[in-house]
Amino acid sequence: MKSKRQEKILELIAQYAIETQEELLERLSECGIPSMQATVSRDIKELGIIKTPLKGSAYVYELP
Amino acid sequence: MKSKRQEKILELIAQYAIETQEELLERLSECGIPSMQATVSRDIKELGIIKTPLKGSAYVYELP
DNA sequence: GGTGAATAATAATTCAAC
DNA sequence: GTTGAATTATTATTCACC
Repeated sequence: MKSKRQEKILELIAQYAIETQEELLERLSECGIPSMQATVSRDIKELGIIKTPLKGSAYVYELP
Repeated sequence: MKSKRQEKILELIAQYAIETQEELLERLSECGIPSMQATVSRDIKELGIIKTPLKGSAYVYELP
């Protein structure tokens, strides 16, 4: 179910420093919401989630 | 030169709806600042530039 | 309209060189 | 420290299907 998954995605990126969609997939799976990379990519686009470069280190997904 | 290129990158993303790093490379080249994709990727990270999903349509690079 | 599987497109990193 | 060339990793899209 889309809305439930997207809700959880927002929770997860708020809670953890998620660096890739693969990592997000793992978290979702742990929450009992298995999904595919393509789906998560679409969700990210729909939710307006961005991948922000952190100073010097890595990238994290977050809301603007 | 790095600082000049990064300055121009900020100008370009403010002025145009740039959707990919390739597109940014073309713009830079037109401005007399030829560069490589790897370099632009590093600049984007350093400058904290993000790729924002626009509602329904494409993605654009911009400052947070 | 929503999804999975596969693919294409895009972007980040590595490595060598300067 | 900076860059180009190449590679790898990551992400967006396409296509078939439901």
